[in-house]
Amino acid sequence: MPRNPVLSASRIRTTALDIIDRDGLDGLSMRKLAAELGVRAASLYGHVSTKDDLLHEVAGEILEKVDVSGFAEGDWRHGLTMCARSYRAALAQHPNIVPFLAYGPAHRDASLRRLDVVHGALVSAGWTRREATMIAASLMYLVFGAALSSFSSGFSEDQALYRDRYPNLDKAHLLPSVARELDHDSFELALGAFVAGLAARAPVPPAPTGSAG
Amino acid sequence: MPRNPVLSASRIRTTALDIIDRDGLDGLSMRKLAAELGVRAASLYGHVSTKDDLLHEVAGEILEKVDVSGFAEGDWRHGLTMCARSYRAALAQHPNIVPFLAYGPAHRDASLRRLDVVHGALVSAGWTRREATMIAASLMYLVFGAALSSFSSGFSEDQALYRDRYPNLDKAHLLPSVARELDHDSFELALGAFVAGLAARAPVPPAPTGSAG
DNA sequence: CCTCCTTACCGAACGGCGTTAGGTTTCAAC
DNA sequence: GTTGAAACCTAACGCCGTTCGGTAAGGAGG
Repeated sequence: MPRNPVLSASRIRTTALDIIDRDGLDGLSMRKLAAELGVRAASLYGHVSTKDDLLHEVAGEILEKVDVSGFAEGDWRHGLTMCARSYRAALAQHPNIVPFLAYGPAHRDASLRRLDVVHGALVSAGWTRREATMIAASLMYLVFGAALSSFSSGFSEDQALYRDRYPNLDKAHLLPSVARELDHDSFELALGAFVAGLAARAPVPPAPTGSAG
Repeated sequence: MPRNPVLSASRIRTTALDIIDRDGLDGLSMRKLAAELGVRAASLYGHVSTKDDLLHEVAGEILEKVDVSGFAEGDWRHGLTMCARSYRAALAQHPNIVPFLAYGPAHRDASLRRLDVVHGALVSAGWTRREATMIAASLMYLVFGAALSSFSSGFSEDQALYRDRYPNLDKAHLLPSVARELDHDSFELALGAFVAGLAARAPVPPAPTGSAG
């Protein structure tokens, strides 16, 4: 090596994600990223092929944290719930990159591997393949919708702004200070209601151990 | 007027949305938009204050088409379902702008007015204000998630690409040719299951006309 | 008719963007 | 001591959103 390299692919990814978390997706530029790394923009291209590629790598790193092991225990309701929670938790840690993550989830390996597990588990539980696909899709809707259109970054601190125009919304629980908790509870409500509604039309379980009628 | 104006705010909005629909959100630039209108970029700024502002106007126009009149009939389940379908339909017509729409739904007047109606109807139906807020949020999750992470623009036409790597996903119904229908059915499944699951924990209805016990 | 003034568009430019081509420095290996 | 490649650099290209100062058109007032 000429001198100890200042850059590495992983340090670039980490710093890029830091900037995204701090300044938003639009706040990330190759020049700013380079500056933050003590380097000029051109130097990044020795480690990263493209900005878009860098974003995909960062995205992949985030998605790797999604845990679908909840399906191993055999109960699809539990698996679905755990997977959704894990997915949302992973996205909620980096809300600014969610719009990028959401575009074409089926193009990312980390996403497809997890989808594969979910799909397989649902089919094993007795759902048809088409149903399994639709359930997995529905779960994505919930998770990405919750991560994206979250209330946390929605409402103004100034309650009076809403009071006059939207009579039904003049409520203290719209304040950002409690919005985070509200987001969490809303997601749990949506997830719980969805899984319960799904269970009501569930297929006969394939009786994994005994044959209790 | 000097001569018949070539530009108007509404023509700019329409053309902008056309470009977004055709070339994506990143495909819209002020220069391209101007060219499409037979004009140079600088001329746009006599009618539009900013590109971001233009996008918000376009967003508002789309959201105006969301119909919440389904709540007028008194049954919150019906209202919720109709509203969600209308919302999704409005977004599905312009999928490329959804990432922009999704960011901060609570900052847009058209969005807040509809949210106000939904919230009021749910409270009238006996839900607490906090529950009403969470239900409305959940509905947003579903709608935006469905519009954003839709399968339609997800999978490759080449089935063989998936066959080896994701054994459970080697299914014909992942083909884009049927993905549109799959998206629709998945949304209906998610919506139906959610509303059904919600109904299972519904409050006692306030008996609007008679008092049948 | 001529002048004036507003309207509506245009040319040119600013700073910033992603990206590339072609240098320059540093250090290990022969 | 020379070679050579790795790691970073400067400079530039063509885009972007946006602004400033101009310029042509046509109605209003004399």
